[in-house]
Amino acid sequence: MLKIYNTLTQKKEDFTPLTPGEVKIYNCGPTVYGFFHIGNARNFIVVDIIRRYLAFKGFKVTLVQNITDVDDKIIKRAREENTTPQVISETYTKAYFEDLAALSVKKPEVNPKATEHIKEMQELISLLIEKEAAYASEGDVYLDVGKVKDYGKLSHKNIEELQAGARIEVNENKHSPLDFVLWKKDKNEGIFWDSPWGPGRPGWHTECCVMSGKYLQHPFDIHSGGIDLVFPHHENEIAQVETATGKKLANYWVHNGHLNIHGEKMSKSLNNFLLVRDILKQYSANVLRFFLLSAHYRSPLDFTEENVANAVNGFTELVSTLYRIAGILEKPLTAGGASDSNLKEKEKKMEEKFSASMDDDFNTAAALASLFEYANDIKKTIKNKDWSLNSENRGTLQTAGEKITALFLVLGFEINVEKVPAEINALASEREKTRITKDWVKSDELRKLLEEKGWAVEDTPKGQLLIKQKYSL
RNA sequence: GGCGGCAUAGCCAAGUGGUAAGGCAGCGGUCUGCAAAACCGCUAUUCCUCGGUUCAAAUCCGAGUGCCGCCUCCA
Repeated sequence: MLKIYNTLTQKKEDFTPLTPGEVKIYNCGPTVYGFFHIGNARNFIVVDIIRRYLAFKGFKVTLVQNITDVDDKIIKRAREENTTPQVISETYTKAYFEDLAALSVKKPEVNPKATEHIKEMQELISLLIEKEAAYASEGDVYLDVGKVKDYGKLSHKNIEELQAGARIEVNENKHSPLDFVLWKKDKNEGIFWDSPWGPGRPGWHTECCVMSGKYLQHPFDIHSGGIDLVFPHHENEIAQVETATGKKLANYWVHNGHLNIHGEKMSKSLNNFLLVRDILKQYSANVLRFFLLSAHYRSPLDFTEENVANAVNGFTELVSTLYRIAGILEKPLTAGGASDSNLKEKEKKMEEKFSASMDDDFNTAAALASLFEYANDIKKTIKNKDWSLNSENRGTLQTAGEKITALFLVLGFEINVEKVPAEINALASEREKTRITKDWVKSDELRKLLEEKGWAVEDTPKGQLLIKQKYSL
């Protein structure tokens, strides 16, 4: 039984979808005012894992991830670059899709844009006004938080405390400092729409309400996002939708922890942002993903050179097992020898542990451990003197490789074990000859040359094995 | 000030009542012409501190300390 930690109840709960066999997920996507950084990537990858695992379990998954293409930050950026908000949002929407693809994140089923849902947003706002839960004030429209039932239930705050802790609001259009804006009056920012309350643009929060309702219907199963979105963004989504429709917004609220850099939160002022585009020049998508999955998604995770190097080594270890298997499978079959049923049992155990781990609130760190244990079982088996490559063992070994590859894919690792190129094979055979004539100098030269070309060569009782190196994973 | 979270070996990290997974790094060994490869073994009597509950606690309760997040845009 899959369990998911729900921010709303602060408990791990059994996951039961509203429609058997189907899961509907809404994840808060990017505001397209710049390239996204690895902290954003953590969220996208966490959601990618969730949807991949749910699909692996047999659910039909629909993921909606919005694109916020009208926003203060976009307008600001446009001013700075002396261009229009539209140019900025188009540029970075394109970049967003490119970066997602580069990270091997599966494309969401729907990527709705805020600017394409203005009419629906206005309808929602009108409905809230009709219900006297919202009010127009000097061209702005605000939600009256005092009219919202259970405001604060997601972030576990209460209105009195919020009011006590609220900073001084300079905005005199609001009745209460906690009220939040649904519609912003146009201030000549180059992007606006006509509305019953005058020209303006939507405030934050409203777009997600409209788009999740349009593509998934309220209520839907899982709403996700970064931990920092709990308040006020998700709280305010709940406030709008549940007040307007009387329906629950979503059943499970999933929030991932932040990615820090050297123990600090990433921020522009500290200038410690790492853009996905830049980091991918240094580390592969797989390595980056392995690093992110090495901790539970709700824990904070620290990006340091040491920690990422750790991930590089660990991931290499796993992948090299696949190369080892592929290399062995290339060898000629031997007749006879004992069959190995032990490995099949280990395989079953590994699959059980993998699923049990993932079922426990997507515990990827524990799931990876099951793969490591199994990889060790395989290597141990191959190494065993009594083990031979007879046809039965060959089949078991091949299946073992396929299992790992399949579970890799569930975690989003897209590994294609590369066939040893002809050039490399030629060098390896040449080296084999030098070894027969015991020309160790030449032999070591060839080994070095192979390493320079990205292939480690290993001498085993069964002949040379070629293993691809980490820097080219 | 309010709310929430976290504290497990040199590092990363799982584990929420039954006697400390896994990875990285390190050390010793086997194999090997050699090997940074592979394999075998070792590396936390103990889970921030102090109390309490229990036959039994890293796990539950209380107090304390430290770190972090949110309360304002933020994945």
